[in-house]
Amino acid sequence: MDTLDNTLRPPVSQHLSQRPAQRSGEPDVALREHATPVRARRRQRLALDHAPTESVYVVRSGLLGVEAAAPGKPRQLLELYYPGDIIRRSLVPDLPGLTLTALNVTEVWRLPARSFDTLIASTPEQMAQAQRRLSEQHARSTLHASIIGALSGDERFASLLVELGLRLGTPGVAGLSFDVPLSRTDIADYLALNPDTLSRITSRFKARGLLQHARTGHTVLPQWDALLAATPVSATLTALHGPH
Amino acid sequence: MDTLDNTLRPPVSQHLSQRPAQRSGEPDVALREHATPVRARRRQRLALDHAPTESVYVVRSGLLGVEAAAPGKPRQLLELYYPGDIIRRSLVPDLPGLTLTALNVTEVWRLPARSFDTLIASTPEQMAQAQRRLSEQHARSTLHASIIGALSGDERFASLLVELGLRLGTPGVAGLSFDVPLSRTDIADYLALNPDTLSRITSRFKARGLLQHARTGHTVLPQWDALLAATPVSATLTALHGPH
DNA sequence: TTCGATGCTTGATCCCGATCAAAGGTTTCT
DNA sequence: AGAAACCTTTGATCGGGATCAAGCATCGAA
Repeated sequence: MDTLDNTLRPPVSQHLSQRPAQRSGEPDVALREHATPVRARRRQRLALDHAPTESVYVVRSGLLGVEAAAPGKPRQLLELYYPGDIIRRSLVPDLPGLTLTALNVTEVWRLPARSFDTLIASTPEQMAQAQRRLSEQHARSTLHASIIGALSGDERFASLLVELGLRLGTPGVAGLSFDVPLSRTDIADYLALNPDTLSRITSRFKARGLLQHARTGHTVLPQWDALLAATPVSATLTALHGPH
Repeated sequence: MDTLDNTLRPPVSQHLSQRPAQRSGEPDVALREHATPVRARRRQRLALDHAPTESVYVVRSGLLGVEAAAPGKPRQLLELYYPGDIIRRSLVPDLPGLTLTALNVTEVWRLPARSFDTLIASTPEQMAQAQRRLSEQHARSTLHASIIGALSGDERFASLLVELGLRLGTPGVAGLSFDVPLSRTDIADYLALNPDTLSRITSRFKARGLLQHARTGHTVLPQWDALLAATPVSATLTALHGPH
């Protein structure tokens, strides 16, 4: 299980790094015309209103998350949103302290839910594409529940590294590398661990050679295969987060 | 927190017990014409194929669940499906040992995903209804992740009791009562607890007067308010599982 | 009725991750 | 630059739930 082979299989093709916001080239010109581009900096909140004034956000770049914080409970990061994802209030349960937050510098398109729905319904392709995307997000949500519910701390962290590697990684000589869009607290809240425990896990991974911090906020994964072996859901993650 | 008041507030109106499969009266005649009614007994599996032969199931009565069982990991019940819910492979991640199982006697409508998609697209109302339903299921999935990730064993169990009470309960003199559609093992797997621990929690709830087992498989919740107070997400559960 | 299989309960023990505490390190604001 | 606030690491200790094991109840089959 602790196979320390140094086989450096570039796991994702080069195009992933310069991947456009939408993964397949589909016509979102209609959306763009009716949407307001919104730029958000790290920690900035976006309104997540209910039906009458409901907005739909389509992520263009960066990373966002929905968080909940019940009084007396640790903050929870419930879901992560990547470029192409669709965010709206009706997809999220009505938890105490619910907010939509930009986790790093992001750009989104915002439009009223009404407009979004009618625009999407105007062409079958757009409809099909939106449904595909929403299905994928549903599957990701369920996978996350599975990870939280069944895996150990180490496995959860490995799962996140695989996810981020697939989404953001660029292959290099030292391994797959990327800028981490989440703070350590964010990661802990997403994995349902506390920051102290996460810090220990991180140190363990560094000692095992699965992880390096080049500069601050920049992570290198030198042994992709060993990382995949460190989580029971690597295949599922690859299917959901890998190139389509 | 342990308010042992015996106020017996009938939490759900009478119609809930004899509630039809779809909660609001909408026209699913079109679906019914193209679907094959399928009856399943407890523990029976239903095919959950990928795209070319993908089926869509619409739950008519009973309770189903999607389960995963990675080798070396305990079985997990990832999601519960109630009457009106839509089940299809693309909504679920590709986890090892994935199966769709009837948890008690159920009836579903099965139809090819293709047919379902075109049927749904034929009228705006059906489209809107399906989207509403899928959004709700997404929200429930996220809520489940939140429960698994942030709550204690007692709170998780209380949450499930509230959910089942809202879905299946009929008010009576002794309190809200219903036949439990899940085995103890099912419940443990759904709440990410092990059966031993669940048994202890159950005993504790009985001792606190929150729970009674009238006959086998029949549960009475004598103190609805106290039960609601036992989970931080009671409001969220009521919003998602209560009468619409 | 007896047998076997399965599932539920309860006790004893263990372990992973939480919690508490203290000591650096970073970022941000003035 | 200096100070304050926040974040990260690491050690020591604690606790909730897992695990193991034994006893008991339930159920179906012959």
